[in-house]
Amino acid sequence: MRHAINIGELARRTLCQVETIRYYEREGLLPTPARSQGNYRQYDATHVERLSFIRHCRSLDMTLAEIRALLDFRDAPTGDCAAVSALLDEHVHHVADRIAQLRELERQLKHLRGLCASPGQAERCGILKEMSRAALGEPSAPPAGHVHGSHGSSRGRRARSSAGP
Amino acid sequence: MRHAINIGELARRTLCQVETIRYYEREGLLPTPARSQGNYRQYDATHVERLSFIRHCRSLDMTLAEIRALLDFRDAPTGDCAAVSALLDEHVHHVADRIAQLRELERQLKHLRGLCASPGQAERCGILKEMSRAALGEPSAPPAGHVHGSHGSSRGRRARSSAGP
DNA sequence: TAGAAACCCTATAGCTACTATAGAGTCAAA
DNA sequence: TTTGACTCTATAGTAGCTATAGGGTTTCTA
Repeated sequence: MRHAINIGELARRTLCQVETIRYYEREGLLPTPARSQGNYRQYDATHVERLSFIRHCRSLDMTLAEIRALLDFRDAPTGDCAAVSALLDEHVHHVADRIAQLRELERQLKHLRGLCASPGQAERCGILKEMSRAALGEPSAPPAGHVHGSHGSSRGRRARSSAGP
Repeated sequence: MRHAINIGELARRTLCQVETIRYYEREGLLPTPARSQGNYRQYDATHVERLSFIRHCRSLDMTLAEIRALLDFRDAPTGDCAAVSALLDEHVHHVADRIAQLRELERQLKHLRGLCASPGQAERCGILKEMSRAALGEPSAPPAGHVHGSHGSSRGRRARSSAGP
């Protein structure tokens, strides 16, 4: 194999964690690579490209299942790519839905925040009062849909730690 | 205990799953309730209110850690509620961040979608081509911050199954 | 040539906020 | 009495990683 690289180098080139690469392999997104005499994984340019593609899809917030579907289309280039467009359409739809949900959330949170303009004792706190009241009033329907909430997605905070200049 | 209710009734009144109630108890958000002779959990109005508060916070996309903090303030009403406002401020900030991220995401996805106006063969698909190209070009930085992506948050789809009219 | 540092391996457990299952016990009505 | 609805505990699963333990390999330096 020409220009074989180890997993660490692949990680550096794709700005992806080593553990994540092994995880993708287990999940079948990356093919099982050749091994060196010492049992090290050996990658080449095709792996760099494929993993970059995967990470790019992830940066567009696609699930691994969606990415798997896209990779299948790439791997079978004779197929009709209408499904690719459909997949993207659906994903765009999910994102738009989530934006609408978060906007409404933002509105509610700002209203709530306005109830405690001057900090005082917690027992008189308008925020806590309103949250208790509102809780008992409406049955608190959490947002539906497949778009995440306002937490998590910590990818990118530490995921860059393996990348040096 | 007056008007003691079982876990199923508490679930119905708060539109919360039974398993979720037990989970909140394990996590320390709900106090360990009294037990009947048959070892059934016995709840009263205070539990209904507290759980409703928790669910309302969850519907505002707060994490359990944030909710725990709010509950601590409620439970210690002599404290200063400035921290409550601060918590809310931070949460609003996270939500706003996530909205901005998703908007950018939406823009990119729509651009990508536009590359395959007419469905053809996957090997000529402009979407797949562009994604490979873009992947190798920029190092695919995933969105940072603590707001979730466009998937998940399936709460609300099946969470209502215990709720009757 | 020895040893240390840097790298790699597998396997397993942890994270969030639940959800689902197994296998058993309790309670009320027919 | 027996059926059915309800409840109990304990455990495992979900997504997409991340972290750890406990080892082996390769490379650099003294």
